[in-house]
Amino acid sequence: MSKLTIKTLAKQLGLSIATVSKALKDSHEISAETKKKVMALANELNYVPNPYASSLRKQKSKTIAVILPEVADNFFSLAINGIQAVAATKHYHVLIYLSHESFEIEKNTVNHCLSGRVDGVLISVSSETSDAAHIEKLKNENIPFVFFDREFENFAAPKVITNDYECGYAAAKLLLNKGCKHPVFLSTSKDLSICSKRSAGFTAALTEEGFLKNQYEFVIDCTGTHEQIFDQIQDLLKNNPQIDGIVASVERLAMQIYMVSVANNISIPKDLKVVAFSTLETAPILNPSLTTITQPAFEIGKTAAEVLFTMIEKKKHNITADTMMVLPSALIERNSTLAK
Amino acid sequence: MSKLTIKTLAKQLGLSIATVSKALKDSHEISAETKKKVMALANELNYVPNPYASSLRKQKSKTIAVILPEVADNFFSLAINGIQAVAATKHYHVLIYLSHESFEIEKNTVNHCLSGRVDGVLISVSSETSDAAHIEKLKNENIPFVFFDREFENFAAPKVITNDYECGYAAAKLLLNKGCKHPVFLSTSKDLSICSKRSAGFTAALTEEGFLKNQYEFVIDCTGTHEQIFDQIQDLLKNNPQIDGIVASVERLAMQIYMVSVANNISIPKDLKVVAFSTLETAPILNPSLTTITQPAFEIGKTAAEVLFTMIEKKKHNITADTMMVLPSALIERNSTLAK
DNA sequence: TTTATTTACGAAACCGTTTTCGGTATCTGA
DNA sequence: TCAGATACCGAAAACGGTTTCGTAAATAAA
Repeated sequence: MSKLTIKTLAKQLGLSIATVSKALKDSHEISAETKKKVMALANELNYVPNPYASSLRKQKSKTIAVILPEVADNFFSLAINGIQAVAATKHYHVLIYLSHESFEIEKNTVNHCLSGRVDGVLISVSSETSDAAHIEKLKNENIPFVFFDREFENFAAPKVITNDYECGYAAAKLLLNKGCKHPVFLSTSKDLSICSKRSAGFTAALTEEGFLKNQYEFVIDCTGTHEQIFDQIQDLLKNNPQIDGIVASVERLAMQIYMVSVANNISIPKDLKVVAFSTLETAPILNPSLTTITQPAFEIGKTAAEVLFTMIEKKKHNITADTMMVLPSALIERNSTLAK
Repeated sequence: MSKLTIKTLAKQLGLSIATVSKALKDSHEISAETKKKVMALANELNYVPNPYASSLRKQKSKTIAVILPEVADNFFSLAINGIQAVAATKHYHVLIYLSHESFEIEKNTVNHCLSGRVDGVLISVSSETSDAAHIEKLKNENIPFVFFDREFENFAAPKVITNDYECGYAAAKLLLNKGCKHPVFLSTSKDLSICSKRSAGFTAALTEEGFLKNQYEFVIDCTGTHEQIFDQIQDLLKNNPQIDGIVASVERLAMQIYMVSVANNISIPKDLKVVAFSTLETAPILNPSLTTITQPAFEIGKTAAEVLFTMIEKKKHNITADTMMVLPSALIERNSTLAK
């Protein structure tokens, strides 16, 4: 059975394809009866127009790309939800690309976005990317894009992020208030905007409280597979028994801290207090319940998409290159930071 | 600056567009020198072909659709990862659609897939769908598709799932072995294949052990928002204090069981033992650690994608309509089912 | 030398829409 | 009655690639 195209409809109705095309989009230059007949047949045969032909002709694809490091992280799952929510209302399609924290992959997929396949892109950069040349291309080609969560610092572009610095600061303050004498910050990558800002806030609070810069290393890098992270944290805590507080800069670090604590009989919060940047739904029912700095993940995705669509639709009015929206996170105290 | 098309390249090289097109795909009918020159210019100008023009002509899109109920569930996040992993190696693009458990939405997006936008679709049906007419259309239009996880029973199509029945059976056995006298199964939807199979296994084990069918209600439906689920579980446990074991058919039910237990001072596992179908990474560090039936989520996504691609590429050789791959889940005992 | 074959390239059709630009009828007003 | 609107519709040119087919030149076979 042959493909169902406009031509089929036209032939069956004894009309030209131009007329059918116009009738289907309710053009004013087509009579009411004709429209009705066309619509009826289209519905009956379940005609759905070929998107590629349409995109080719109209030079717009009705689809956006979402480029992100991973999807296993709860934050990104929620963000996708937010993005999808607004895309659906706009009748847009969303392509998902995973960089797996690889700069190479990210660069390639961004490059693919130059083809006209998408009308816009939402991107959360990988932890490896310290070069913005690929993003620059998007800009040059005039393809709307917006950073969400993980942005590129000192790069003028629309961004929707959370108040990372303040939260790092608040996390440090909390640990100190709860009696920590030797808190550390677990980072994942210095190149990552969220990590550097969170750790900057953390460091600021500590120096403010009289912790000398070189008394000890505040900020520790921690990366790799789950197992590698586990080992790094275990070594860290074994070699530095004085550490009594940890801020986990991302979700998966928090998980491993807990794993290490059960494996080594470290009691949280007695021996070690922990606060994590995380959107884990299970935080309240962990053992012990986990103090989190909870990012508004869904909202970040949602507003990022909204910003993108206004750029796409309005040809970037209102939105300037340095538009930055900051959605605050919430510090939720639970038992992992209980003053013992 | 005007669009960079094949025509631009052709003009600059003094060649025809046909030659350039063939050179770019390393056709044998183009000389080596010409190819080299074309490639060089293409790289220099960063030419990337318009996918829509190509798709239109070739009648294939190099993209697949993934339709799933939600992405917040850890299972689906992992599955997407698996799907993406194989799609990336095939240089395919993946469109994500969320049905939010709505049959109407699912039907519409499946319908859109008839347009030629995608070469194949992976689908995990919503909990509302009890009618397969929309899927039937895919079949009629000869568009390859495969069910993953949530399939449509008695509908002949390739499926990759897990051993739900056996796991339901094993869950019941475990609870009985641990001393439960009154275990129940928390379902979400009778229409859902995974729920009905899991509960069937559960019920089978109970009747096998002499539990009379109408002694009490084994299987309880539980649906709605997080808050509604919380209330339903709370009411259930309050009104039926004899209940001493629960099987959560999906992840989000387990979460609410824990929430209810802390809110009502119900001690797990002393008062209530719980086992959950879940891929939660935090299961080992919950309070108490949660006994789970862990589905191979990544692998399910991965093999579903692989099956789909063999259908797409080989024109469905080897794969028959009733191909069904069963990847077993793992029952991992933890403290939530400790014999008190 | 003639014929057949291969090599390297270009002209043009085609994929399925959208959109411009006319072109008939019919209708309006003077 | 006739010029000018207006309402409806169709022919044809795009959009940017791919692919078939033809052809000229070079090479091989006879």
